[in-house]
Amino acid sequence: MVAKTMDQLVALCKRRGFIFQNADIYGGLQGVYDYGPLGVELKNNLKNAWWRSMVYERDDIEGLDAAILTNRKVLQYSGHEDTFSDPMTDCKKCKGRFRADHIKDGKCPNCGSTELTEPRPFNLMFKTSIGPVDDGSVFGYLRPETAQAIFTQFRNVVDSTSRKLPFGIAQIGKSFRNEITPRNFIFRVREFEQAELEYFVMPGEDEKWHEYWKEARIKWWEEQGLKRENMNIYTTPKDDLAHYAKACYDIEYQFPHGMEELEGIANRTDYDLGNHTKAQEEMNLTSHCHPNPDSTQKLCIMDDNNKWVVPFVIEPSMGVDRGVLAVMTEAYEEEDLGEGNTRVVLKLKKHLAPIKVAVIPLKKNNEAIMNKCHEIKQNLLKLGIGRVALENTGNIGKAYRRHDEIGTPLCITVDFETIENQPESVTIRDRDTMEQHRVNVADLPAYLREYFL
RNA sequence: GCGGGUGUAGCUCAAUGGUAGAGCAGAAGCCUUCCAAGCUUAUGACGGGGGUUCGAUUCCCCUCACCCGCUCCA
Repeated sequence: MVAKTMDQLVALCKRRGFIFQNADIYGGLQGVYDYGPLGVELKNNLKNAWWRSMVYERDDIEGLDAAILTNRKVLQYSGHEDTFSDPMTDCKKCKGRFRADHIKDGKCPNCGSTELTEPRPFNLMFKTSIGPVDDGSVFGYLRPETAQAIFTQFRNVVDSTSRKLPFGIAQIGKSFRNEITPRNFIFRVREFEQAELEYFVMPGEDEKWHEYWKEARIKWWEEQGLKRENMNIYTTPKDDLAHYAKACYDIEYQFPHGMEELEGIANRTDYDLGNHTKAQEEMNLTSHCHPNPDSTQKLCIMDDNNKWVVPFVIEPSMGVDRGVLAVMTEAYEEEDLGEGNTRVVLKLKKHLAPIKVAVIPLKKNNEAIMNKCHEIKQNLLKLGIGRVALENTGNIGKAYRRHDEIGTPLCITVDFETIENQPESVTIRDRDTMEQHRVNVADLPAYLREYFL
């Protein structure tokens, strides 16, 4: 097997319609990509798998779909305005902070020390003016993480669902960061999608749950096809933690460009709920909250002893685009079939495959075969197993190769036997083994239901 | 943001200071065709802008995008 590279994946994504560069015809837009016909299916499948495991298969998690446009105050009190501004360098000696482009010769402008931190990227948030007059007086942000609305809607969710600790709120959606260096295809981009769970727990039980979610999330990624040996759990050192976190695990994956973060699982403590809470002094908050005269709510919940507590929160936060890249990386294989003949096959888990079944005519200019293909396709669609495609690009071998490349698990071929013999039968070919066997058309629904559901 | 590199059809690769060639893919059609590379036909490109020049894909400048390093953390 040939080593897989980012270039191979990028080429496949473009060739087959998974992912395109945004505004391609105008030269592109840095760090922005669009999902094509197959990409949107794959991404939806991955998101659905996440949603299903979080919201449907558990009894302790609710869903949410909040707005992208964000009230400035939310991001003031969350701490993002303070920590997401211009690229800054800190002087370790005099504790001064300066814009990185104002530092000359690597010396602190204040005390001359050379003990400076690396420049940190700030101003990561996209500002946007709200309302008809663009004079800069009224503005909001595109959210830099989906999490904040989960915190600000905390009371509304609790009140409408009668929740007790521990419980979680899950959300999938777009976030925006003005990254200084978008790089590595869809790995680091300016517009990206997150799937975030905020899991609220009793203070003191946070570390136990942090471990729990680390293990749960590793298991989930394995179910998406990632091999454990290609993952690494990175424990963020204390001084590298984000401003809101007490501890953080990263689930890293062996991407083509290196071992990098796929998902972060942070212990955000009571920092966020605390910061958005009014009358914080009454809440006995232990994290470093700022005074908040603007909030109208105490973001807390009653414990078993009828005492108000501000929950701690464990946050598994997954990059959806990174997930797409990871499962594609894992699935991509080039098989040597001998005599210079290679086969590119995307061995995606079947629940992730963009197209579940391809119905292929052995000979496309035979009307009886084509009619039967259409009929079978329409019948299979009713099963609700996902997208069923009618493939009519003539040559049967090419059709198989095409669907190998895009990860279609099963190909159903209608041949002369199908239309000439009774009972009607077709061949079913398996993507990974390339083996095929005959199945009666009447048995197809049961066969596929068994296979996919 | 800094340093280095790249940019010719969808992909891979040619050629040229004077009308940009091919293979593959894609489209239409032929063939009772089960694992790419059989036949026919049509289609398709010099990333964008400016300059030098009679004339620029080629030389110069700017810009955009991508790749590699510093960077990052979904």
